[in-house]
Amino acid sequence: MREKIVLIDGHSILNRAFYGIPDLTNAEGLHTNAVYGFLNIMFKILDEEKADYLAVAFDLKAPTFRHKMYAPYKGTRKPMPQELHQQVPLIQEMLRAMEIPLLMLEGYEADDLLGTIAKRAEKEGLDVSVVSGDRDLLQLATEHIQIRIPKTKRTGTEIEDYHTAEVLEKYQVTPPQIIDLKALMGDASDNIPGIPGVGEKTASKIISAYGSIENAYAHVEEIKPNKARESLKAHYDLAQLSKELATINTDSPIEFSFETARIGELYTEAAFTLCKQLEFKNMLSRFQCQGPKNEAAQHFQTVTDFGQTEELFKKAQESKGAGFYLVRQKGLVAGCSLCYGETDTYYFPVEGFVTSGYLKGKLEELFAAGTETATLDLKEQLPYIEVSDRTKMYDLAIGAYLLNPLKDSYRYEDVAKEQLNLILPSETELLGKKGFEAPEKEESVPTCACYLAYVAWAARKPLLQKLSEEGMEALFREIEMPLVYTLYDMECEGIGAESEALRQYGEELVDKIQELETEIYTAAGEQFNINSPKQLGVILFEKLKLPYGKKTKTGYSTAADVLEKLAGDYPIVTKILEYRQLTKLKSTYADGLANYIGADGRIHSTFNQTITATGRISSTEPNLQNIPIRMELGRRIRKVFVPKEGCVFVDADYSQIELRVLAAISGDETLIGAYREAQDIHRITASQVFHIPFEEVTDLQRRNAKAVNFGIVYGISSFGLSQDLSITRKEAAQYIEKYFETYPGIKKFLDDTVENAKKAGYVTTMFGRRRPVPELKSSNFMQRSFGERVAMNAPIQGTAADIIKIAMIRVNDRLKAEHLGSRLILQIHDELLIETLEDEVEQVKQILQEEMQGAAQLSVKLEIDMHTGKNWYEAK
DNA sequence: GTAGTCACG
DNA sequence: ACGTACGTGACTACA
Repeated sequence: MREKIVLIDGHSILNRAFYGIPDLTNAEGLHTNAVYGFLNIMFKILDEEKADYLAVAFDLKAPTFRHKMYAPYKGTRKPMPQELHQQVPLIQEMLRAMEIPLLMLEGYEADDLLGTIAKRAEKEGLDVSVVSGDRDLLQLATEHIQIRIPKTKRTGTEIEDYHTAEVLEKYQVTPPQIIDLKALMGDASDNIPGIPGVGEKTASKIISAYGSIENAYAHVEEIKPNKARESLKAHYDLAQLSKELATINTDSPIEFSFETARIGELYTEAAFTLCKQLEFKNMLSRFQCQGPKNEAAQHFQTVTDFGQTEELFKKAQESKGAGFYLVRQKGLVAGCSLCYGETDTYYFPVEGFVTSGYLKGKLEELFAAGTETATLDLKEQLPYIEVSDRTKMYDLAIGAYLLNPLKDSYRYEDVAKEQLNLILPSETELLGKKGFEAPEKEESVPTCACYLAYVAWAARKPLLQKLSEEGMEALFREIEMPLVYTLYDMECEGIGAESEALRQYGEELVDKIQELETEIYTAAGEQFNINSPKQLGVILFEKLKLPYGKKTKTGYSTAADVLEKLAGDYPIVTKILEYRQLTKLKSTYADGLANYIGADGRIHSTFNQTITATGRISSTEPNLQNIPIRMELGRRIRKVFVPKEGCVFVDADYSQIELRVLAAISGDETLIGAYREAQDIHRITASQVFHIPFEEVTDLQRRNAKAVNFGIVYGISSFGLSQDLSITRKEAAQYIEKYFETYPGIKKFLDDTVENAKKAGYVTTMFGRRRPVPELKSSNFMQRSFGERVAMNAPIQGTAADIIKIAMIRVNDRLKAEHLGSRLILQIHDELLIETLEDEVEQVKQILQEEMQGAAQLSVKLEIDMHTGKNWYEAK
């Protein structure tokens, strides 16, 4: 059995991965997509080849012998965008961590080193795989040297393999003749000149006929076409130079011993740590070891003794404060962890005298004593504990979210990494997929619970410090922490939903859907799955030959905006649009919502506080923030949402809160003035922008002005506006220009905001909330433009989010403080819904008016619209 | 698990 | 020249 060596062309594969995989960034803002893709390709190859040796070659910056031969030579390194450049040291560090040798030699390119080692290995009797994205390497192919070219596709990585035979088959030349081919054709990326007027086809013909440029030159008079003949005559010396440049040096003076390249334990602790830092979560499964053991875990103790438990809680109370975490299983408390001081961390399982009620009592004593306490995911623990002094309680997941709202997770291992520089095993790693609810390893429950309490307590100080440095302490203490309890209250209340009415509504839809389905099949001439964009695209744009508009990555776009343009001319398209609308209502709303109606006849959604980049909350399982309203048919769903006996709904929504916020923070006097003098802001905008009297503004002008107002809030671009209004980009640009002439303060604000964001790397809201905008540094135009729009939008959307959060807290608190039976049950970004006792309607309206309007003092008045009704449909 | 689509502010 | 409006979540198809 021959031994095998895999040689990887480092830069080439890194490049492939970079361009083949969408941008990825870890919490520190490091770009990681190329490293991730590189490792995936490397692991794939190692998994399928039972290789014995592995090495990776890289170019160095220094000029090579080719530059001495030919000054304009660029070498294989193309100018790299900084996002890629940044990743070169990362992959090298990772490879070193895996104890894989890096081949680098001043004056030589990676190709030369790969060629050299490949030949040496072949001579030693090894099989060789050279992995590269660069076809130049094909010249090395032999019986025993295989060139492997990975292609990153959407579906995964596919690899093209070349031994001598495959090169012959594909290029009709032998591997060494690949050099001659390149010498004739040239190579723009390397600045290898080639000879003018000869492209790939001609070069291939000439070399397969004559074998080499030297022999071709010897028979130059026979060469056709004429252009190629004359060119070769005139530039033969150039071709010879090109040949030399294109020839891989297989005799480079690189020191290399096969033993250092023998594949050992790749999954080392160091590599594990790096994978964690780069957030390559699904790569961690390759690592057998659980990573480095950290100091903290050595002090974890499980305590079941009653007396000792008493003692430890007493000590916690006497100390400066404590971290805790309640472990729940099947809706019951299964145990509790506690951490105080530097390292004291305990887990108390519910057992014997230590009952869940006892633990609840001990924690509440701790809170009542005024002890500073910290945890993660407080809202999820509130069903089991009452917090008497809310000012002493910190949810660090929320704190971590404020420091960087762009992350997708704020679990303890994330907080530990960020705040404590500690790499910890995650809950999933310790307990399996289901976590505490159904732990795969029962013995890890105490460890995991201890980590939670430990991280909460240890990270509290640095986290508060950072929040304070970044001006977000008040936001944290006065808005986000109090909001936890408000959201918890809302979740507990839920909203009444009539399942029978919902079922009936669904029934109605079914009939109409079936009718449409039949009509669509008839029009199409066959049955197909209308819900499949792929099948639908084929029917519409291939079978029926409708003119297609946009294309997606995978085929024709069948999105509503595309179909709407065709609806006038093709009845089938109208039917499809209607079918889509109805099936959406049926699946997501009629059937979807029915699954969430609880035994109490109410739907209890979850409100997430750490999801959005801008500071809004989100709603899940089900999402109650996207219940239909724009179309009448959909809107009717709102009739199934009803208040309980003796109640009505009072719904209050801010009137154009985002535009008012923009007016206020930009300080634009004209827009502020407009809000002072008129109710209809879009009409007055039209009047001011188009210089016409208020009364003479046409509906079209008002509509356009409204679209521009929206556009401004979204981070205006002429393209976006033109799409929305179905006008040309030029016209859209003119609208925007006129708008900015009318409101120069807005323009200045937006320009300044983007400029500051580019310097600082983030934008802020009126209340200090931050949103980092790393896209502004991107070398990609698209990304950068996105960053600019985000920088314009986030302060506006975010400030509005801050304001309604303040209003929610105050409304909720007042309802309780004034001993009312009415309850806040929903927030939909600029709207609050109160389930109101019939005889409290006036009082509730008063509270909403005062607290929503008074939530912030802006130079523009905040106004709200209110409606009451016996269901949500009527209350809007 | 990702892509496409569509519901909301 | 590049190719888009900002922010979400749920459902279906399909690899």
